[in-house]
Amino acid sequence: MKKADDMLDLPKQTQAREDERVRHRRNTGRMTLRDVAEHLGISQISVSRYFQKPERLSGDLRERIGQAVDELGYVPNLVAGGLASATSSVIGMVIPNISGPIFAETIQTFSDAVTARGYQLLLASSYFSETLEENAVRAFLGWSPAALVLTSAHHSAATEEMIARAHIPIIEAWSFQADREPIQIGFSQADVGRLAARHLVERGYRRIAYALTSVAGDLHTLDRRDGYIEVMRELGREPLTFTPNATSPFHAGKQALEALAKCEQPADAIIFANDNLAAGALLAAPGMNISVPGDCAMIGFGGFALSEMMTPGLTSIRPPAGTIGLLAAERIFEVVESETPRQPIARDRRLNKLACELVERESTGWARGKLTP
Amino acid sequence: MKKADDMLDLPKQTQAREDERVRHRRNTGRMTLRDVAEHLGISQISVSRYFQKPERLSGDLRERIGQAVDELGYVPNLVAGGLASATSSVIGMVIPNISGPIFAETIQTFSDAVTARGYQLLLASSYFSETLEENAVRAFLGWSPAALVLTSAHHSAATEEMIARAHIPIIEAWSFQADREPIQIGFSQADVGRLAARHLVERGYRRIAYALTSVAGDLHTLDRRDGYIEVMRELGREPLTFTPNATSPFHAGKQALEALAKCEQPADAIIFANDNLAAGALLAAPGMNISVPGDCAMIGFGGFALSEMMTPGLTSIRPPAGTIGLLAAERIFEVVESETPRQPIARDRRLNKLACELVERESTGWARGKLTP
DNA sequence: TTGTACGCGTTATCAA
DNA sequence: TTGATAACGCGTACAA
Repeated sequence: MKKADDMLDLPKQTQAREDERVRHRRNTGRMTLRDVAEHLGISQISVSRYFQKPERLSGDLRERIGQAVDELGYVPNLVAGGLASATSSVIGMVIPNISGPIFAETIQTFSDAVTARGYQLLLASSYFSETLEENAVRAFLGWSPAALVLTSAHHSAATEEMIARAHIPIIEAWSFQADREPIQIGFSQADVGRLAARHLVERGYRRIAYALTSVAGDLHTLDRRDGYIEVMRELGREPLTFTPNATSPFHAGKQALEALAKCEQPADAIIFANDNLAAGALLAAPGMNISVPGDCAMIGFGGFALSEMMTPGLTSIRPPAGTIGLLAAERIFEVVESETPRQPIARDRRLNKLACELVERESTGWARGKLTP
Repeated sequence: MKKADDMLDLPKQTQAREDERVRHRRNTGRMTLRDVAEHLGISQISVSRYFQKPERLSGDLRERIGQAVDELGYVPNLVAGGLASATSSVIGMVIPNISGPIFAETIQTFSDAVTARGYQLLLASSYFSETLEENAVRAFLGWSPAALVLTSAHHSAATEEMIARAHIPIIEAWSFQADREPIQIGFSQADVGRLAARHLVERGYRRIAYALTSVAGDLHTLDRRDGYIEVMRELGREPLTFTPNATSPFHAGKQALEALAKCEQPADAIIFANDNLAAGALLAAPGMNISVPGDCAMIGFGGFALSEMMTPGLTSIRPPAGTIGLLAAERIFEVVESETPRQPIARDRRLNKLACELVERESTGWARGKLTP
């Protein structure tokens, strides 16, 4: 009853407009800027400014709006805002996987950094598949993201074209690749292979082998292997590699150990593509009568938690995973929030190329190195 | 010159409209449905249908549009589509953390499931903070998501209000809580505590203690502890708990072992809040002259990879992390794609309440159990 | 400091 | 099967 009375009190025009609005309205049921504005008897744009440029509002109005927003439980519609402004506060990230031990830390630091700045993170896994990556990139670009983070530099042609056309900062994180247009943040995979090989050479190992993973599409491990091969060639030694076919990394590591250390000319040191492989080999060694590092030294990659829990401790090369995520976010903020968005800021190679850390433990002859100088 | 000539050839009205369009147009530079439609000389709505309801297009037109889309590299603007349809293809997930060993698998399976169905995942970490969760929920709701996944059931008042008003499926994953409006998918934390306690009782341990974490806000561990206390009380035994203050979980586990096993009436079995704590204790035990499980048995939670790598192997209760993510996605699809969205489908408690698996290893007297029956 | 008018690119509705 | 038109909710441009 009261409602009807209210409506009768309205001027004729207003009522007609109301009617029309109700008739044509697509019932979303959602509260809008307009509702908040009408509640206060002000214009929508002021409410909009409350969220966007609060400093341009008088203190009084700001307070009244804040109160109304809280009271009504208004939640800004970012979809509408994104359409109106043609830029949105989402940032997309496509990464090989989330739950593996390798990328999780990068995702975490990146997610926290962008969230703290008021962005939302769109995340998808590619599993090293260019097709899955392409699908994710296409979908993410549909949201007019503020930026896009991809992993490394191997994309499909369609992906390359999409990121070339998108006028937003594109970051290729994890592997540092020279001569790419997108901003690179990461480390050199080949350097990891070189570092591991040189470490074993220094420790006095003679026949140094490299064990790959069975994961198809992970080109990073191939790059690391190439670094190892390069060092071997420089020293006039014969590179020796093995590719397991077991899908379980622990089992694959055991396979590699069998193949490389139980042959005619057994390796006395093995570089594993990652810590899980190395751990599998380390655990299988006693059962194969192989002492570590006495008969065979081992070095992994990744700096997984388990590497320090093993007995003997597993020497591992630790990538700057957390730093990569942080730096990626930093670079995005620099570009997005710069006055001249066409001039990317810190593309300087030296600033974005990071180093890995070799964490030495017993598995590469921490003790033995001292005994046989 | 040519351009000017062309314009002169245009009918007066059309030219005026063009001028106006150029004048008022905000240069987004982005290719639109309209561009594709004009390229083909058809209406935009047909191009829209190509993406939304291709079966309603004649085969000929469908093919022509497909070709034009590929050729022009058109990427649909999901922001505009979201505004027009008031529903979007994003799904939000707020989870305590990404990089920890606990939730990663749930995120991964959930992400893969929703991505496979054409949704995009918005992800944020709460670190068990109700404020961070609230911020993420507010931002995510701004995108009119198709659904929202939260972790467990402890939210701020504002969050509760927002999810009550949002007319979308809300899922509380991980902990199964009775009598909540949002769809619950997960397991009972208290059951985990009970399971661990009963297992140790069955194995013949007398003084069973519980070691908590130092992570503030993780209420799940308290629920597990309560299950343990309940079992102790039922058996007329005295519960014994300890809360470490070390921030490193490995160190905290060592602390707990010192406090619980080096006192007047030492515990002969400890339930740890998670596997990392247990691993820290397990590693520290030899240095403290404590044999495991001879002097003190240990059981963890999480089923982390390291639990099977330790010597002795660590008994652990493994949560159904992957299943939770999959099931959450399934339930969302059921609701979203059902004809009658107001009637959620599989809220049946029995379908969504999952069990944890106790993986027994040497640390709870795998051998000793047989020796002392 | 505050307000008015309109377009952002798509989909819902109605019409042919 | 295809098209014309208006609406989604907000931000930009400009005016007061």
